[in-house]
Amino acid sequence: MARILITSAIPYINGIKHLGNLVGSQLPADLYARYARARGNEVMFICATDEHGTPAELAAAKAGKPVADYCAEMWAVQKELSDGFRLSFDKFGRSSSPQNHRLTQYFAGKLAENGLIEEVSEKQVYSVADGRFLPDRYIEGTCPNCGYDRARGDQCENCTKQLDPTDLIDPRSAVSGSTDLEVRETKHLYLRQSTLKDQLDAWIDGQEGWPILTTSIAKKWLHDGDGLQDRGITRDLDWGVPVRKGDEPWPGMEDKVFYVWFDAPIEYIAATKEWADAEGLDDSAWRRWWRLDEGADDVRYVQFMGKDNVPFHTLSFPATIIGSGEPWKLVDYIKSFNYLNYDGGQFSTSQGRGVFMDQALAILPADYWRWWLLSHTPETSDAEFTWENFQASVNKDLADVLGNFVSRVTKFCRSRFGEAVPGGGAGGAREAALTADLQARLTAYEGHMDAIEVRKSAAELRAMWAAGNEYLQEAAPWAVFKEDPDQAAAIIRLSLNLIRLYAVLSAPFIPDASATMLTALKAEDAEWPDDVGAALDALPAGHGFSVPENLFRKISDEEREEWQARFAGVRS
RNA sequence: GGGCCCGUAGCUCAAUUGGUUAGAGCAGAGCGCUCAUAACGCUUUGGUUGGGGGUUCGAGUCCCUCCGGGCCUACCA
Repeated sequence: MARILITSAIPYINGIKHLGNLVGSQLPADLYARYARARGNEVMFICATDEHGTPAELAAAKAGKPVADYCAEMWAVQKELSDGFRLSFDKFGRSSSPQNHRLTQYFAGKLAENGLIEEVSEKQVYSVADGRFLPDRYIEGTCPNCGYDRARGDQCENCTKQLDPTDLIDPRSAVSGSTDLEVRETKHLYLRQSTLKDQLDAWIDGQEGWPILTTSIAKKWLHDGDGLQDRGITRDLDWGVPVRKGDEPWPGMEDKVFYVWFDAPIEYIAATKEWADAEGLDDSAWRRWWRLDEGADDVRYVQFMGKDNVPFHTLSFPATIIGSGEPWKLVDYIKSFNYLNYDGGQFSTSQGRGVFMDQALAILPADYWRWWLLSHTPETSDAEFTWENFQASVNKDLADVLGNFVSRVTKFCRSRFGEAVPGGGAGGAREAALTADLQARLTAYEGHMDAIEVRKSAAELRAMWAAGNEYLQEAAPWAVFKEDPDQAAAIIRLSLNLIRLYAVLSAPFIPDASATMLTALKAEDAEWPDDVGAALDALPAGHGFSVPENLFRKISDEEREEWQARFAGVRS
């Protein structure tokens, strides 16, 4: 039994996330959290919404609502969807929480005490009509290079040339279209990451077994050009964590907030405090997960994220932690993911291309999506969602291999022996071989899950399901029954126990179907098995059960074609 | 422009980090079974590992080069 702290990258508050976002961190994190709990570990699984920044302010304005109201509504929507996908967060927090405000200000104060904060005066584009400073990519104009008239201030999408906003010809605000722009002087706080470069480098070198994707991104930032650069941690916005030095005001920074990348990862910690506060627990309850001097020395901390988030988790957030000079818990293992593409292109939030979380749940239950997404997780390279592949996987793996196994066993038993585990007979060589095979597969499954090898875990689980069908075909209880009902009873008794075992082992992937199986079997014991032989003896002769409805229905060709057409274009 | 990643069977992916004859699932073909959601099982077809060159006793794996795809490049978050 160990203590495992798990965080998923926190999704941005703005809008409903698509399946690519889901499989890029939250879903595999949930798989691991469920597995870790099932193995008897003490788990703290944290996620939250990332609520600050310019896009949230603009989306709220567009919706005609105060930002705080808009974020509260969107948080509720995202929370409902995460529940719908059975994401088992211990806390789904909010980066705008008072807890995060205080903690972010606290860290900033510590960094300042340690001489790691510098005030830098810089020039930024200000839009008079919008009454706000504009990030580079919110300025549009004509590209001086290729003449494209919708080039953004950071880069021209047409010729891919990197730009400075002042390079643009006829620049205008992407928010309002106003050309009333001016360059204004503004003062910001910078985190002096460059002074922590060697410490960060040594820390990353000390990590064992991190994916290439993770370390190569970190190394690039550390060593490219002049090495790790200092970064601004404040912004001229209204919505965010007000800049304060711990509990003290920060002179000259009165109207500024911290920049999202600084406060968002701190929310991992703050959300754990949100959890403790909501549970009515005192501070030691969350600090024992995060403070090495207050009980977190035996915690293993695993982070899940998409590859775009790696620099913040390998460098920026560790810089905050290390720079504080206090014994806060650093991450032990980072699991990063590539992207999921949609039917030959990218998922697109702006174009509504692909399947979004709400739409997915409207057409099929969570387990169908969980199974496909997890068994196709983009671990080694980008993966691709196609409706043909989705239909084939769901129909074959879930309906035919697992669902049909449950169906054939329970219905055969009901018709020959009634709705109770039959007694009589005994296992022989075939049953011993099956048990040994499953024991070996269980060990492999656990190995892959421990290593967070998601696709390999799924393949091994499927192989265990398939082993049940192979066994049944060989044992042929329908034929044996005619000559030797006791022997057929022994085969079916084992098969019913196999269903219970599958329910337990499959729960991290398909929690709802697992629950249905356990309920049908009236099984009270859902403990993770140490010994397969013992686990296949859990339901004794005479134990009642009921035949469940089919666990999974099949996706028809007509449905597939309809969905393919419906989700190809603009979200309605 | 610079950096990194990827390219393996019709499709989705493996290959113990340089080690026998490159393996699974799906799809296809054949056979079997009849308990079950026309489900299940067995057998089987299918590869110049993107092209070319090199290092090595040995290369999918390392090096060079070309082709194709993707990501990042610090003010989106």
